[in-house]
Amino acid sequence: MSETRKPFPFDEFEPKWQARWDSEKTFRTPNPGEEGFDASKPKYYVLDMFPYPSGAGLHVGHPEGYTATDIIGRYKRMKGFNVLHPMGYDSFGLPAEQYAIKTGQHPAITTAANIETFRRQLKSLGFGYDWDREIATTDPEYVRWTQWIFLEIYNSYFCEETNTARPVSELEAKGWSRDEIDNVRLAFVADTPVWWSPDLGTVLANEEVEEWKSKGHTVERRPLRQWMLRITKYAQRLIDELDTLDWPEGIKLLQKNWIGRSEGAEVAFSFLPNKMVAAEISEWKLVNEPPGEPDKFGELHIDPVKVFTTRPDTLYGATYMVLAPEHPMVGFLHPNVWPDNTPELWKGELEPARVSPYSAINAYRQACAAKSDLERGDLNKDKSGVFTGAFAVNPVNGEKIPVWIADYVMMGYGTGAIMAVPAHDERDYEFAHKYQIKIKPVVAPEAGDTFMLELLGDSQELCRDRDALLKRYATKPELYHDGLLPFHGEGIAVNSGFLDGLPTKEAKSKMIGWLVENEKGDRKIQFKLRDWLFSRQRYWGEPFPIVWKDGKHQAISDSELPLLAPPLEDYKPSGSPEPILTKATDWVQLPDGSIRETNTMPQWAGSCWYYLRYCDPSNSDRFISKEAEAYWSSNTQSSINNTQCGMVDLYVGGTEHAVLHLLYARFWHKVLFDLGHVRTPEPFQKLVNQGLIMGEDGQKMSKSRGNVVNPDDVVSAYGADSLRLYEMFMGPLEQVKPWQMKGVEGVSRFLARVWRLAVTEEGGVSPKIQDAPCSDKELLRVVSETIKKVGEDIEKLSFNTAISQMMICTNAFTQADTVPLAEFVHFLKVLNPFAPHITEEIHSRIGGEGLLSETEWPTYDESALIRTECELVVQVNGKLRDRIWMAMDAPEETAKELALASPKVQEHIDGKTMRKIIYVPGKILNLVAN
RNA sequence: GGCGGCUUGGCGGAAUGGUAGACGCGCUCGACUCAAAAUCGAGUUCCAAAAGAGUGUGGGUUCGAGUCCCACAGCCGCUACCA
Repeated sequence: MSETRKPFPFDEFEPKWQARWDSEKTFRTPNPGEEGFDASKPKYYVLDMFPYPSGAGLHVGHPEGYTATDIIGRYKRMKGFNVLHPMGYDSFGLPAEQYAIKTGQHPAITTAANIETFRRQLKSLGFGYDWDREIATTDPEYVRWTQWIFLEIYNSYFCEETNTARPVSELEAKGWSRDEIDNVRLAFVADTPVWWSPDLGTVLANEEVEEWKSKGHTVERRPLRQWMLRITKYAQRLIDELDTLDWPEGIKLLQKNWIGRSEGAEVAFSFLPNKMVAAEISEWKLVNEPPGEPDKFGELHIDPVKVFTTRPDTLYGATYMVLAPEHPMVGFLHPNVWPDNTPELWKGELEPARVSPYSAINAYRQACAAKSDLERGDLNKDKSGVFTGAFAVNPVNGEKIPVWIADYVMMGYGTGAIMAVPAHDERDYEFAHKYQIKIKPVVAPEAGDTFMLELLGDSQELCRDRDALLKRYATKPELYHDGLLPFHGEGIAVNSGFLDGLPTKEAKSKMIGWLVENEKGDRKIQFKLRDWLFSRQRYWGEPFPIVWKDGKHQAISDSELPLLAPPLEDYKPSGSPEPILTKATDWVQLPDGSIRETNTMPQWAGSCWYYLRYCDPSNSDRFISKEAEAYWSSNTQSSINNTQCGMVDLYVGGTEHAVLHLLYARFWHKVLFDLGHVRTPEPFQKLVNQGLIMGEDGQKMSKSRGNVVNPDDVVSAYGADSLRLYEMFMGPLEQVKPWQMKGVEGVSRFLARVWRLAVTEEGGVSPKIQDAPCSDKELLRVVSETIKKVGEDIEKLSFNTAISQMMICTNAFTQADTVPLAEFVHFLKVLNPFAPHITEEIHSRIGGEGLLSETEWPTYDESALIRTECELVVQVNGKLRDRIWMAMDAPEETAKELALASPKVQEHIDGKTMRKIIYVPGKILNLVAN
């Protein structure tokens, strides 16, 4: 390939300016108390989601968000803010460790090399970061404070009275025992079913499972002892405080749905005592671990099982009960011959064949255990389950209802048991339909529903005659397919005893009242959010600052931090769930007989608080000094209310972190807030998600499709400024948009036009640039307009329209006979945040002194914007008929006269009567006639 | 299935309820050149043009709707038996 001639010598001046910004620390931001700190400046904290430094280097998605924040940061600096705009690396992670296993290189070495590449690439794009604040989550000094924060969490409990975290030392003072305290810590150990990958040698978070499976790794479910963080205690606050954040509504909703609050009731169902004969008892014992012995009469009394429901008003319609296959109570239940006290209701309705033998129950449980959640989900069209033979009692009406186990009920949500109301729940309906279980409508939709009207007959039948209803229903199975059943909406309670006639809302609260009164249940708020599985078994993560002594965990002292993982020869997973660090026997075993915790923290740990560390990155006494925390938390503006909520003014990153990272970071921040370490209740006031950049073919960029654009290639062909400008010109920041190499050429041409305005072929100053006052009013107006609009557009993050305005301005300069120097410099300043290199270069070539990056944002004269004449659009009945030049502030009478004088207008109003005239000065005159 | 987003020329995209298509790409023509590239200038929603039509579809509100309201369709993303 021949050397292509470059329209301007970006390859020479871009590295030059980058070197200068670097050596002069142009974008260094002093902290309070440091040299150069100006307390009169307001702070502005603009943050990027820091990258995981993969071996592949930057992709074009990175510079999209990074350029946006860089423009904001540079603009705010020019507007007189003390701008914090840092960058770092989320450098722990499984891929680095996998790579280490493959190559035999220590992950620290490969990670350092990757960071080196990222830093070079970031610098080649001219981002104005304060490089003195650069951090990596793997730095020992960073690890130290990650571990310190973990210990703060470990040493806290959640106080229900104050709804905040508090130190466990308070409980010690109250005389709580060691075990009692361990039960309430925000960081605790639990046996829990987790995703375990034998060949990766670690457990995986739910959301990681798919990814690693697709790479060919095996993943299985097994119960393991794990560290958990009690994020569920913060569920309500994590929902409520979203309201004060300037986040996209969609992201707020995603978080709300993830946390998944539902209101309802917990209802206790007791079981019929079953009599067992000796033979049954021994058979039952073979397959279960009985919690107790049947009494001397052979009766086993089973504790009541609680279910959660959002529809307590449908309790009368609960015709069976389902336990999750993993439900601990399943082991307590046992199929039986008919209980002696089988109510008349059930006699003859259940065939003996439908009563499952023990073996069937266990086979079913084992089959479910082998299935992953995903597989269960895939099969969700075909419900399955087995009848246990046991019966529970519907607490509200005393009816005996059969107890089934089925995998459509999940152990992980609610109590792992449900009351099934087939008439008003699709899943229950489907199941009941398949297994011929009774369906009993108890909610009538509002008037107008054909099914219900039909069932109601003379409008009273349903309530009085249940059997008639059921018979009638049995003859009409097609009603389900008509979408009439199950009816899961709100309506009027029927066939429900004391609830009859009440609308759903009132029925709910009346039923809850009844449950409370009769001690059968209680109001309950249930969340989908589960406690955060916080431990991993791999090597490349922060070790827990915990040791075990006599079977109890305890924190190591702060002075021992950072606790670093020892070097290992071999990170290869053993295939057993033992953490890799277990291999470092010397490290694990302490002289006093205690042993170190060998789990490590997940990658999220480091990213949970990095925005805090940026504020005071080299502090060795605290994770962030009080002063730095106070200053960088100040003055955040909320557009929603006047209370300041978040610390970071603007946070830009991809939607992939909409839930996990952003939820985890909010959780840690709130704990730190409760403990008095930070003063804002939230970390990120304003959040913006950049849209995905697709390949030129409109598909997601991927190696296998071969449509990946490497930013390095774009920089070498067109320069960093062109890449920056193009990524901002593609379209709205938040939108998904396809890459077009032709578009890069377009913005490159624009920059070349700017270049040629001021610089001659030989490199001298163009004679067109004249250091004289601007006599061209129209040109002055365009420049002023540009200063105004670009500033406004930057504030709105509407970069594409800002660039378009600068193109208009450039075209105006090009067309003008001379370019007044002062106006041109204004233009350069406006363009500078977008294309910092070329503007610095031109500025210095035309004799500008100092760095353009350090100048102030230009101002403009309002009067220059005022237009005296305008083109008034004349419409007849809303359709454009003519345009008339006239004075901007002409009175309606004048406008009307001029309009009526137009032949084009006359043509359309001829013979019609004028009904109305709408006049918007400077814009439009609409003549309504007929 | 649920939730969210999107739908405007050949393409990326502009439009406080007030001239639809700014700006850019592409294309056409012209200038410069021996020639090409680059550059500069003119043009470019559709229809040969006048008239007219036109922002996914169908309704509505309004003097006036891409924009607001109702219904529907298509595409994209997330989530998924959450009781």
